[in-house]
Amino acid sequence: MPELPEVETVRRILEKSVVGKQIKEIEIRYGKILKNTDNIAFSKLLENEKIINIGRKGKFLIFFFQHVIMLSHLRMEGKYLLKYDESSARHDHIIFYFTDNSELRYNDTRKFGTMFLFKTTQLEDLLIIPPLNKLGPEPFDEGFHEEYFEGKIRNLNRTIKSVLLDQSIVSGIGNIYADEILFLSKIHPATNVRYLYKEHISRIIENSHFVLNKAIEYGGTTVRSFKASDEISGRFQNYLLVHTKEICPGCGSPIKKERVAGRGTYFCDFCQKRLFISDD
DNA sequence: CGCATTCCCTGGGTGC
DNA sequence: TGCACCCAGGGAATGC
Repeated sequence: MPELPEVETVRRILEKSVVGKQIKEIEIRYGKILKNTDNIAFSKLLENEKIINIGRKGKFLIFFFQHVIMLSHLRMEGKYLLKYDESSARHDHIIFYFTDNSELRYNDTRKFGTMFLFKTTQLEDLLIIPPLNKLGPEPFDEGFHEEYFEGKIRNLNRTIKSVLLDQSIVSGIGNIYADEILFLSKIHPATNVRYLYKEHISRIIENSHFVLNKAIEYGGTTVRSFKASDEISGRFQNYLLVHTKEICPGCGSPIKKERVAGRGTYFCDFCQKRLFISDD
């Protein structure tokens, strides 16, 4: 399940492998991936276009072409394959054929991924319209500081886990890294944000930097079917402390798994105290 | 308005 | 071995 570190890993791979290539033809096998355009317009606008650069905002990949910008969200299992692979080819939904006879295949088992196409070359134009206008700062952005976070949660009556997953408050964090960040911050995921003090906010911000940086360094987390590409797998799963774990690395007690904010959530009941009495 | 639930999908796991 | 069933989840849409 690609979160910011996995998407950044994919971005770096694509930057090295497809920038400069020119599209000869596009094959669309499953058009529901395309969200603000139809098959015909998508193909027509992208044919003959050259890839200028690959960017990223939150969990979105940004493909800069000569005359258009394409956004791609991998959701749960989207991936970009650089070559045909018989074992997974039935999940190749959009195929970009390049003039040098190489290809880029968008593969997505569960078909949750989305793509958008815009007739502009300026990212600023996109930042003010959906879907990018809803994104809050990334954990690394200057704007993501204590005062910002405090202001955002001031009047909220929600769990901290749901807030970390809310892309309009902070973008790029998903289920795995939210659990890791809260474990390192020693905060129970079901804690209501109205009980958080400044020191907790600081810890969350610091640990979001630490966890995401380390995950990017190790090429992201490979879980179930997600791989960065057909050749590279992330290694961060070897460094997870709480997510999918059974024993707490801090105190040795069993890790609990419960549903918080609608997501399977892993935490240690002893190391992550639910702060300040109860929510009731 | 805000939070909770439903929906989109398929493969993997479970139980019989 | 086969088959019915349930679960995973990011984010949009819908419901209360």
